[in-house]
Amino acid sequence: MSTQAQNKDQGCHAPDRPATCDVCEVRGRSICADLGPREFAHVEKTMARRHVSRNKSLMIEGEPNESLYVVVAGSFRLSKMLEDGRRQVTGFLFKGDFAGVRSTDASAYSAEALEDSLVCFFPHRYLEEIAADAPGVKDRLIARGQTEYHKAQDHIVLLGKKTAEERVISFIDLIGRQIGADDKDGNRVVPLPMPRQDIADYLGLRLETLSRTLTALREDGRITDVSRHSVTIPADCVSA
Amino acid sequence: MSTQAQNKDQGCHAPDRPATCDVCEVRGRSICADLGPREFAHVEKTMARRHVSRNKSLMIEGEPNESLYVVVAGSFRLSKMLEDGRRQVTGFLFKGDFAGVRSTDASAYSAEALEDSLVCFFPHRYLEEIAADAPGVKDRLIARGQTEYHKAQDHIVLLGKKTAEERVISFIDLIGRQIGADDKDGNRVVPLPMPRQDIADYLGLRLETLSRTLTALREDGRITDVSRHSVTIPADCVSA
DNA sequence: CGCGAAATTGACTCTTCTCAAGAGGGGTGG
DNA sequence: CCACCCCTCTTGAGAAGAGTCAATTTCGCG
Repeated sequence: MSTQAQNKDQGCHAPDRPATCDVCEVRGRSICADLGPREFAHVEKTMARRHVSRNKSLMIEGEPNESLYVVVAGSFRLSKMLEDGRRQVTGFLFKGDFAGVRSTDASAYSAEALEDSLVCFFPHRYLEEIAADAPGVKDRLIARGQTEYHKAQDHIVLLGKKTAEERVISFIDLIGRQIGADDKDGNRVVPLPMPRQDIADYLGLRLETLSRTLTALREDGRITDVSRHSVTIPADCVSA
Repeated sequence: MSTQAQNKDQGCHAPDRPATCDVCEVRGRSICADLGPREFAHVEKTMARRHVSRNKSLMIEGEPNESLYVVVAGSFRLSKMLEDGRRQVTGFLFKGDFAGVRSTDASAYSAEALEDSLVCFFPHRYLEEIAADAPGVKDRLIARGQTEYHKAQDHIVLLGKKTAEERVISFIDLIGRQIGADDKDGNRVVPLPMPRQDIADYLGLRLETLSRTLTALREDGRITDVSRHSVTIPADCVSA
């Protein structure tokens, strides 16, 4: 059995009743930010949380999806498959990111956890009720949808026009902006929660090419401390 | 002066007062489909039409955009530039398609007319009023945004994983589904309103490679009647 | 009919892919 | 606690697909 073909429910713990929104790390970055006290009470009633273990699926390409998911902790890989098994990684989700903006009969992509993760989920049938009370919610979904679309267009430019080296640099920069942290000397430490194969499949490169390019960038001094789970961009190479 | 750096207003005729919505070809495919008679009257008051001549810009990457545009007639090329002048075509718009879903300070891409074209435009400040009366409008914007996002993901798969030949076949098929017409023998005639360079820039190929690939496909009999402005997919090669 | 832009074709180069072998690292069990 | 094993990543050598530069042909338009 292929590791791709895992049941959606394996590794997905039973939904938790939270009562934890008060301390939610992504509250304010999520649709919740638009809610007044009354609407928020509604959300707390209809929302639930779910743990997703590493390598388990939150959504599967082609299968129905009824919920909007918000990543509370951890990270996910979004991917699409060609009939012959070639896989394209179309994006990564980190804290505060959404998936499943609209209810669909066939999800356009799969979402798999890169590490043990935690999501909030809002069934769309309830989301509609929430949106009726809080019109800002739909605006936020539109805005987020546009942001995702623009990210996808940047990805298209990367794949269509950039060289291997440019792709790798762009990728490190992109991830660095999302989950990187600057150390005391101004170097940017960029965690890479995904394996090399995922990065290669995101960049449209073979993993050997990715590996060679990382080595070349390290030898040029444009990145340092290249390890399995992170790289560092030296202070003098960090872009604004 | 580069042909890219055209003023947005050159070639954009003064807005017309329409009173033509009754006979609008794309009514029913557009946001208008959600409107009741009262809301529709509102739309007719706040909406206007604009002609855009071939090669003139409807939107320019990096410049503010205040309107939602709906293509009524003609077609557009969406593109993004890299700093060094490399251009990636991110999509094409045909009758009924949208651009500028959200008001932005800096448009993420440029939109240029492939032929003399006609658009409706809805300033976002009025759109907000319309949406207040017709809640379906925002749902439609969300849905359309998702559709665009999914199209972008298909484009990402094309650029990241497909060979030159697969890209060209996918492109012809894609355009064929949107604006192709089947002749009496079941052959699909696919118009190509854009020049080869635009197709190449969409597919992430050099135009010489595109040209060679088209020739090879013609010699294989997988396409016929390859001309400047159209190709034909023989009935036995038309996919469902 | 002829001009000029667009498209095709040709010869050669180079980046990236492919296939293969080797090194590194993390986790488990003895 | 150390050793071993497996999985991931890196490195190497050769092949192939697409890119580059240049010449030629075709087509649309005046």
